[in-house]
Amino acid sequence: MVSDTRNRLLQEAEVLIRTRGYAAFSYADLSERVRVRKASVHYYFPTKEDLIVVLVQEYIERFVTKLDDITRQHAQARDRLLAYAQLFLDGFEKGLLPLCGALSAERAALPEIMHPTITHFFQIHLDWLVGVLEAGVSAGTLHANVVPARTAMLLLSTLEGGSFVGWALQQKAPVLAAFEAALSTIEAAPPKRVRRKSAVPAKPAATRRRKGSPTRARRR
Amino acid sequence: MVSDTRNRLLQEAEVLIRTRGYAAFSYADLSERVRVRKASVHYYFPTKEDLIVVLVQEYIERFVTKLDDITRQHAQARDRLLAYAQLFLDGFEKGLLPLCGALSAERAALPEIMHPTITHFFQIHLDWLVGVLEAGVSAGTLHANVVPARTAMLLLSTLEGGSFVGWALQQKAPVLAAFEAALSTIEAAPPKRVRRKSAVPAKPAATRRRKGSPTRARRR
DNA sequence: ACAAATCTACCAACTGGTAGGTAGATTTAG
DNA sequence: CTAAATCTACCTACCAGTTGGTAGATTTGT
Repeated sequence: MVSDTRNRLLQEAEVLIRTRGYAAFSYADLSERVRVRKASVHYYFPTKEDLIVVLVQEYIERFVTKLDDITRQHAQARDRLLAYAQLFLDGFEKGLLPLCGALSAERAALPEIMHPTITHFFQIHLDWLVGVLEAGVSAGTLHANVVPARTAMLLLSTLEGGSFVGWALQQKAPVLAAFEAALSTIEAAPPKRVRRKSAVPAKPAATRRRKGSPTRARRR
Repeated sequence: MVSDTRNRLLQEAEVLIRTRGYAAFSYADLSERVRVRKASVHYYFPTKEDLIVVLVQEYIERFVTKLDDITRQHAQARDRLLAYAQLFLDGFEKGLLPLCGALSAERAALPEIMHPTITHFFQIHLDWLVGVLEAGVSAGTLHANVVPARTAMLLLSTLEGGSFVGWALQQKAPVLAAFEAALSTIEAAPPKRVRRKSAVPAKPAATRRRKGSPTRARRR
């Protein structure tokens, strides 16, 4: 078994990038956190550019694997999308911004070779979402009038944006709130919706026809 | 007639922050762009912290004015929201990320006194949106079942997120695409074609409604 | 023994920041 | 009115600390 220094460096660097940003962390920070000397960081990643290139490269590989897992483990579009959203929430609850968003924010301060990588990263998100949405429409679990390309953009944007808004407000509500609102607009009428515990409705709020009207999706 | 150096410094600093980020620009960069010596930058803004505090402070003031203008110039919720979205698009077309989003991304690398300011900045967005949405619901131009707080979050998130996605992909489509998709789900059905999509939120269903009776009655 | 991993000890360039000077406009005092 | 004093808006020349990065010695594991 060899040293795990390289992995710990990548791990800590990822945390730093996803909290402070690429420009705002130094090899000195990194060496301090991993408790090796600065020169040892250069041993694994000769330049800072090397570091971020490898970091993002490996991150994307892991991310693609996660997307594959989701596709394999969930059959319904809704479940896949919720699992996808959970990826963002997982990061958020660890106090981390989405890597792709963090990189996008700093785009102009990043080494230029990163630019196509960032584009590619977002495209992976969008392509996967489009695939899920198309499958959902075909299967009839999503509204027939959902336009996959546009909806993929909406879902990705709400999660990215929600992460930044939640990060600024220091509360996690925005991350999923926006996404769920978006999701609810694209679902075909469900046979029955899982209800969450509502806030003790003293009066029967039943006078309001709940969830009824959207059921009549037209023309399926 | 006095020197406009101070304003030019603020202006260039804003561009730098909204493209590269706070950590990634230096007084040397700024002095070069404005073509004064570094010491002159310190003359107006003794420390970098002073600079960003003043910059964001003044930005927020201008931003609030813009929101007021929109409220005054547009009566319909839809028009107000489109004008609001246009603010993001205007920045985007100048190659600038939303300031609030850029600051959020770097939150941990910013002087701590900025943290409440950033929160406040986002709250201004949300409060204004909630006001517009409530008015729209009361006036009947928005779906009666729109939950202003949640929808405000959705709209803000899509614009922030759309800006970052568009920035990464270097195309403006995402900025408005996501927002328009969100907007279309909250508009009241036009008199003729009833094409109601579900906008029913999953969570809070209970505490709605009697807020509507006073406001909603006043339909003029 | 030897290669991988880590170290000490540097470096030039850059960072935010300071000290002190100066030309010219503006205010004040005789 | 005018001369002294003050102020504004810059400047040159520094500074200590940090940045990413390098050379080369030493330790470690097999």
